Amino acid sequence: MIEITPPVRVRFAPSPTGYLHIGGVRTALFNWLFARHYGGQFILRIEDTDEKRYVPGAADDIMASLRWVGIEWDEGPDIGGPYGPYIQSLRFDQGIYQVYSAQLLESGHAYMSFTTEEELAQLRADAEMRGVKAFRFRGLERDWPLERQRELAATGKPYTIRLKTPLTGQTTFTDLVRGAEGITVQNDQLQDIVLIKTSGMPVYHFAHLVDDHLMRITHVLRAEEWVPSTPYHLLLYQAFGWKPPVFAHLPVILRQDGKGKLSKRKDDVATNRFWERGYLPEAMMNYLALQGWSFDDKTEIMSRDELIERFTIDRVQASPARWNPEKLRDINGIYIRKLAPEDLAERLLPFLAAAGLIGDPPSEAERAYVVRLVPLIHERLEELSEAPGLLEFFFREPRPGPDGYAPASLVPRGLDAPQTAAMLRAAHATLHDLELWTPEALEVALRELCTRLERKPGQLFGALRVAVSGRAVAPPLFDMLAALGRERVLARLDAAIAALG
RNA sequence: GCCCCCAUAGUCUAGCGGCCUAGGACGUCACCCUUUCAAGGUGAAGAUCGCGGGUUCGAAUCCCGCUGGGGGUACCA
Repeated sequence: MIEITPPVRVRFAPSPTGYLHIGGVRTALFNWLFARHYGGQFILRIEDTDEKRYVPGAADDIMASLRWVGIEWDEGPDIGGPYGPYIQSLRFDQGIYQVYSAQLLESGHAYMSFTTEEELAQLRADAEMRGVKAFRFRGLERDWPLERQRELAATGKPYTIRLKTPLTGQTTFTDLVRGAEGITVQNDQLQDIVLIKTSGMPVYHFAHLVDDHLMRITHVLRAEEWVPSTPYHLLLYQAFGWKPPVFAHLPVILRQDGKGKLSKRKDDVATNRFWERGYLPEAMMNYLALQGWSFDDKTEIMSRDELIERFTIDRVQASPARWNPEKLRDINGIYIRKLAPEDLAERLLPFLAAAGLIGDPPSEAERAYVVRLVPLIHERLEELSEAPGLLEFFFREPRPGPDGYAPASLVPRGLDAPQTAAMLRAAHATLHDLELWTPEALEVALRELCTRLERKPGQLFGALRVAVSGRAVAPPLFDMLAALGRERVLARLDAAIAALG
């Protein structure tokens, strides 16, 4: 067991190649929880060294996604900090990486490689033809004196800078998640990876490491896909003579069908899609915390503060988690039910406005009406986006007929159309004369009517529900009638009676 | 192919040598509540702890092998 000793500094370092997906948020969340738990700092750094895949605006989207779930950083591109800048392209402009690659060249831990991508591809193909099991590239320049490398470079021939990896021996690193023995890799399995591209831009392996060191990062919590490249990173730390951070590789999140890890392309996992669909950030944080981590054998619903208090690395799972939208939905429903009605109403307004049921911005009257309606659907909601569908008939008239509900759906089991019409006429009369228009008064009156007409409650209530809402499944009848108001109820009854012929 | 990691019900997960006749949750199915749908309550089905060997008085828990799954194998991160 490796002890965690404060101070602790961790970071989340996404590359702006598109929106942030759920897996990325999970990694950020674990870093953030770790930092908060140990009273350390959480740093956000943008790794935009890939000019080809750079997507303008992606960094802003990533930051918006993180803020949405409730993750804030102590140092970052937008707020600065003592170790800035926090965007790699800006650091490149300052010449930071160039200084350190020169240092490695000088010390002989790296070399200029003049093999082009095309030549390398050819070498690989040839090796495969010859039946070489595993092609491991090492440039011949690795044995050249630095002077000779420089001379060739001076002629203008493009080159990359590669790490000179040892041919023998082994490299071991410990991992907080994967046991104390650590992970060992034979050095002959490595190859001389590119550190600096021909463009002069550093590659991830190099840039992140220089930055982590300069930014005093103590713990690196990152996804499992980085395990295979960690030996290179360790070798790099050794080459610089720097103390490596403590590593913890988090389990990947697998796709719902278990076939491969979550991907932006194939799965609907863009973080910003979840706010559009009506997920609560607090529910999202709770669910994500459970992807690869657990507190005990029964506690699942935990607030932000509880998560911070309870999050420890030793309880992070080594085996992959699987994306489970059903579970997320369930947790979202739990959080929705915990909301105060006014709070829920407030969160519902944008969805109702987007559906065109209320104005944008909503008027005071609309706002008040939504507050009035919220209790009717509160515990029936698992996504906020379901609200417009559930509340639509409070804003629009349900019409019997081809464009609306089927008149036949008015007719309850055991009755025919004329009988139903008669029953609804009786209900109309009762409601018309009712003095107090409250759920309680409505219930008393309508139950009396059932007895008088010798109809089962289910028959009357069912027909009324359809007449008034246009659907067989709706919120509780008496609350619905009360919220709709007498005028609209009577008008809808008239329409239903007419439709029954 | 090669390297690395992982392995408890359909899914997530508890378990770190005896508290396990394997606990919790999602999902599924019943029943109760009930005017529908939910929510809530009760209960059920579902795991020979992937398989095979060891170690031990005793293994889901430790070791080895196999199998399966996943990750990596770029001048992407």
